Amino acid sequence: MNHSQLHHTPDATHTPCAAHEVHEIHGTHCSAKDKEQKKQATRQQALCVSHVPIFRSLSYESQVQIEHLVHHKHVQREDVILSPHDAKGMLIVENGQVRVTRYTTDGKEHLQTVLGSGDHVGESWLFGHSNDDTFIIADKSSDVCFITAENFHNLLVRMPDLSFQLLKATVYANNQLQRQNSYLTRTRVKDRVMAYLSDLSVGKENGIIAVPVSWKDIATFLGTTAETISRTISALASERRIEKIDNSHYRILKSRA
Amino acid sequence: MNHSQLHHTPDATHTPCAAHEVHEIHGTHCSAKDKEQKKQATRQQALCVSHVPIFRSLSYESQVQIEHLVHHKHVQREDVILSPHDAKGMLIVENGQVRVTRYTTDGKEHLQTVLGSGDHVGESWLFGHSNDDTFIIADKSSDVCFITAENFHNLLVRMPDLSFQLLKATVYANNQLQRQNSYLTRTRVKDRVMAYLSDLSVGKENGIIAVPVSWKDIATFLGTTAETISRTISALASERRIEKIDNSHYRILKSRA
DNA sequence: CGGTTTTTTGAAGATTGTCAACGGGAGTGG
DNA sequence: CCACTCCCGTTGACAATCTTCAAAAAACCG
Repeated sequence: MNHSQLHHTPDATHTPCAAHEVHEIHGTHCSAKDKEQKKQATRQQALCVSHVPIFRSLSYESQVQIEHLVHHKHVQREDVILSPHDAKGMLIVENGQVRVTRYTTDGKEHLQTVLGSGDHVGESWLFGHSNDDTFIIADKSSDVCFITAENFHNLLVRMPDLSFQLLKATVYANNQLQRQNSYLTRTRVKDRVMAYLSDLSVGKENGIIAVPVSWKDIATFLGTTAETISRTISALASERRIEKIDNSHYRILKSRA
Repeated sequence: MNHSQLHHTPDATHTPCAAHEVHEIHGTHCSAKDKEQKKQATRQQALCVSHVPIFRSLSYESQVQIEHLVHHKHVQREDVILSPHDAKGMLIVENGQVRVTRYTTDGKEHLQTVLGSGDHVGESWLFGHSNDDTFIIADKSSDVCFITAENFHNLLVRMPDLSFQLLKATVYANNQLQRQNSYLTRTRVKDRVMAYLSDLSVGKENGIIAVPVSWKDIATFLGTTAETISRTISALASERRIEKIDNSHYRILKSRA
């Protein structure tokens, strides 16, 4: 089953949009401003693949070659982009935002990750793994492109540097998953939430974080419920471990728990 | 923070030891018999790297080249092979078994994964990620080898096929993590355990599984405690969802929960 | 066999999920 | 601008689940 979530390569040397945000639910994605710049660039070059970190370092010829294999698609909010057992391949978010979810047998939606511009998902489908339970759904109006497993696999074999770039991205995704695991293996929800918030705050000098998605989504991400998240946040606030700024911003007061 | 767990490439075309076991805590590793064969092979060729799936498809010359960069080490049970902030690089298990663990701030050991022959860990360290909390400890008397990040990185750049092989392995590892996440995000421990056991049983025609490690380790893997695992297993047995064969073998009666 | 570790079991208390109700904010349409 | 709806977050109460601590039983290892 399943697939992989991908994000910006964390240590790419010259990605225009900063990518050192630490593992959020989000694949770290670019600021609105960056997106604007990219959008304009697209219009000029007409190369969607140039947005994508793993392709950016390839030669222009290679990029043109890849562009020919790509299927573009514009999707609206809540459109189902991919269902289990659909055609296999890799999905790339040109711009916008999509959610990768899994439905449990009791019908609940479990958020796996949210992808932003330049993020991609489906590496594992390139290697023959099947998708039994993963849906990809547009979070907002977005442009996405799709490369079939077969085509992409051929690319990988023919373009060594692409393997390296994709490896880098996959290793990064791996880190994110590892990190999520480190939250989830804590038995206390309070510990999970605190660890999650602490990680969100690394690199922000004032310790202020913007909560990226709804409580409900964070809840499924952390293996609990929205109500428990709500209560836990209150508890953390009254323990002076975090401080509420407004509805979506918090300051993290003690990183180490 | 972290590293990556690696396993056999799942769909390698000609790995001598079958590798389609689905994600256990273990990296899928070879049977004792296979290990024996490998051991002998080593003695003859003196090439440790030939054991390792990601190196096996490379030319003999490449393998010799790699072998020169490798540091070998024999370790006893409970030896600490690597601590946080040690030299970075990739660790490969030639034969034996090692455990990758993380220590929480309250001093508890959290098992991340168990690696068997041919498995490797540390891809993320090759890309500059630091290791703040991961220990690698010998589970039994083992032979391991180590390649420094710098050396390995050079290899990757010089040997395109190696990137592809490592990508394959990393994507597979990614799947394992994804899978572990899918267990952990269930709120009920019973669901986590059942999903875990079900996955262990896929591919076994009789549904009989061998529990790979102690309850305690499975407990930390699934974000709970040994006592709860014990009780949960009993409950599942009395619900006729699993059946105890002996102390380390169970038959899974209903895969779908 | 003796010593050590792991598993099982019990009981108590804490944590968490569930169900239900309420309030506020965003968006819609009049 | 207001009424309305819908969704999300909050809060309360209760039941279920889980952790913890302790102790006994079983399995493991040399």
